[in-house]
Amino acid sequence: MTSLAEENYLKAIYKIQEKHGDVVTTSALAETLAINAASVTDFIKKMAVKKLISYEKSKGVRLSEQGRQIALSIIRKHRLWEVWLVNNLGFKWDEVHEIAEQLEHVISDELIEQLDKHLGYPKTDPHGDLIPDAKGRFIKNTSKPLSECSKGEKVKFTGVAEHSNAFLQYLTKSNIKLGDELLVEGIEEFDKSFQVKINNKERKILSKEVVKNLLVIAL
Amino acid sequence: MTSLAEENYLKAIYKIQEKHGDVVTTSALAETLAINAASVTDFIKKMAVKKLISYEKSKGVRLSEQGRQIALSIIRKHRLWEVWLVNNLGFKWDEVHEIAEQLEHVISDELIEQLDKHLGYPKTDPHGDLIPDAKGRFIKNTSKPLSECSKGEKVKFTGVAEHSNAFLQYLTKSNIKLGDELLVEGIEEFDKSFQVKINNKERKILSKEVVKNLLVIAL
DNA sequence: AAACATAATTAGGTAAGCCTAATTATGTAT
DNA sequence: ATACATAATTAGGCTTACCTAATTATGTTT
Ligand SMILES: [Mn+2]
Ligand SMILES: [Mn+2]
Ligand SMILES: [Mn+2]
Ligand SMILES: [Mn+2]
Repeated sequence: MTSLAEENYLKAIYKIQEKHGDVVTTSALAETLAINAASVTDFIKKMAVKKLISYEKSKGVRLSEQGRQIALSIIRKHRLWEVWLVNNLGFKWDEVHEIAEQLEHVISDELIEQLDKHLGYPKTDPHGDLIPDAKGRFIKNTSKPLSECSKGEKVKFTGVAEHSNAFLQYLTKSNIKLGDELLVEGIEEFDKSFQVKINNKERKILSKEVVKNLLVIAL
Repeated sequence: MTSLAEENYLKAIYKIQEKHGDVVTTSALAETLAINAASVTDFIKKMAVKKLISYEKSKGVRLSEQGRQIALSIIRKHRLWEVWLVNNLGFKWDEVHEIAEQLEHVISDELIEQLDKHLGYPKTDPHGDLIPDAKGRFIKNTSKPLSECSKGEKVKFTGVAEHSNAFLQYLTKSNIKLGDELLVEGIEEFDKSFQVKINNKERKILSKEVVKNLLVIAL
């Protein structure tokens, strides 16, 4: 069995690995988990013994295949619960993460498969993140940050690269939603801000901090 | 905050108190929680300090008002989740308890109120148990065991007094469901078994062990 | 009242997960 | 090559929630 703490470590390692490449340092883990580095060192040594990760002293850790599968199953559960909370219980996309952090640890394969079915086998969660299948496989993802688009490009907003409530609430307030069509009308040389037309209607100026975190696919 | 262990102790104390009256003994608690009596003594002393229960050494414990409210909130969550699992996810009534044991500890008032609303404010769970409201109040319950009915009485099956999978599966196999109408056609003096007519159709002989655990209301 | 059985408590210990403070390793700047 | 800064580890401790074995309390027989 995998404990709550182990599940959280595995998920954190997976996410850091995804973002900053291969090897995950003790300090990076300590940072994301808000746990003292000394405690992390302790814990990862035990996880290495259980073959959930490989650990090279003073270098860092990486997930074993088994560890990766567990991490993906937690992420799958987290994202399915988020879909349920938004689609069925009426929560907003900035209200579901904390609850899903708890629900993701409920253990029952039957439950999660029934939930998946109940939701209609969604491919993405309320933030546009891909939901791995029961085997830990993702569908292909061709999205890129809006910041990498050029003038004249027309794209669809499909996800966020930043999940803070501040950012999610900014988007809600600005009336920008997943699925919206964005046309890059201009890019300001000076501050790298984007002028976009949303759904062929409103025009908006988006700062470089914003466009960096809007994930889009070409239309 | 209340820990997972505390929540489980409170729920167990509540249930024993409900069944066997006022004071709950260390051994009764140890039995239901499957925890060593010495550990229970230890733990209840700490709970008494936190005013979750009152504790008289070598006598036993009873819930404080605060403890009772927490116990009821856990029971409320447990039963609402069971309703959801059966009504929305397609589980059978003998498949939901273990999953609800986990879900009942998820912390979010918002979540449980939204769930309640989503389910249409159910008054009973899949086993006919009453669901307390957010303030810990129950609707009145006038049910009694079928064993206390007399010949000729016509009643409705509304709940079970025994929650084991064995019993639930026996009822399913016998095609006896919550809401069924039962007419007591005869009572066998020798073994206290009941002959009943179900929904004005099939006739069945039910042993005294069975009728004792079928809760019914007069029609 | 003494003996016995059973229930409850106390004493002492363990594992999981965390902490702080001290030490050591690693990489960069001088 | 040495010094310095930062990262990582080690050492020693703490709390929670459990355990076993030993002791004491309680209630029932004889
Ligand atoms: Mn989330
Ligand atoms: Mn998400
Ligand atoms: Mn149950
Ligand atoms: Mn139930």
